Amino acid sequence: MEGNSGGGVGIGVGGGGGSDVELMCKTLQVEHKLFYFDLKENPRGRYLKISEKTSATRSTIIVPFTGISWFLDLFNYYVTADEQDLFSKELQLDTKVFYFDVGENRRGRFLKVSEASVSRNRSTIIVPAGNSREEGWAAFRDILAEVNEASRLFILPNQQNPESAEQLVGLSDDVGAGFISGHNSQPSPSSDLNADRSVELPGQEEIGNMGVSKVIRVDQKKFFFDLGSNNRGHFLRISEVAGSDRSSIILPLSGLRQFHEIVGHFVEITKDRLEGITGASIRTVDPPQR
DNA sequence: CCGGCCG
Repeated sequence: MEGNSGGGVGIGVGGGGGSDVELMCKTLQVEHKLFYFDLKENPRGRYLKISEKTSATRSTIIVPFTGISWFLDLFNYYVTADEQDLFSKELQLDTKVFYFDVGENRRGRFLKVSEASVSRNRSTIIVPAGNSREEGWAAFRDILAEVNEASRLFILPNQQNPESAEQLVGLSDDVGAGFISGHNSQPSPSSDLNADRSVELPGQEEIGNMGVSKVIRVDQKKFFFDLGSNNRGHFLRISEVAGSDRSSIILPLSGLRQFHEIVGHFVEITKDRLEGITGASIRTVDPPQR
């Protein structure tokens, strides 16, 4: 597979797929498998193509743009959950269903991710948990996090079309939303957890400044998220502003992943209190008897 | 190097 002539962060050159633009590509090796992550864009929108390649087989799943953050959350769940809590999950996106199932054989533990869609055969990738401490799943999650982060930075002023603008809004909403609990469909009447949540998109100045500032409003408070750096390194500053009071925490980027995991944990354990969002849902599948 | 996936 050396044929990447010209070292292309390419503009979808030629390939029979049509005019899809490749925004980002990553590879990950887990044991003897090679996974390709390709963030692509065509006039219909963006998607993430994940391919599993072994010496003998190759299979691919296509994740719609709005599903990337859900994939990240789900992989984070499988990485961080206790072993006895590794339930199967189903991720329902607009037209597709992704099934996540944990299996184990003499080679070790693995996560099977199947994509089922009308009009196409089911395709599956299998991600080994890894030799020690689920490093395979964690590495997979880390790539998803990179793709997820990068995907929003790729939205530049000169690329804004109606579709991508909608997607960015949806992405921002996803940041504040939680899993939908499959068995609890009753909406909570007082949704104070996300009342009045709003996300302001970065303006031109912030985009020029790497497009990495965000503001959310929750009840009477505003929270500012800004990337910064000093001679000690890079950090994320989260400022809380209520009235005239402001306080900040400075989080070194080396701790951002842990921060994300912990927030995800609390999202998970409070999910029954979060309003549902439309278009995507995750539900836990009852495990087989054992 | 494995090896899962049951179409």
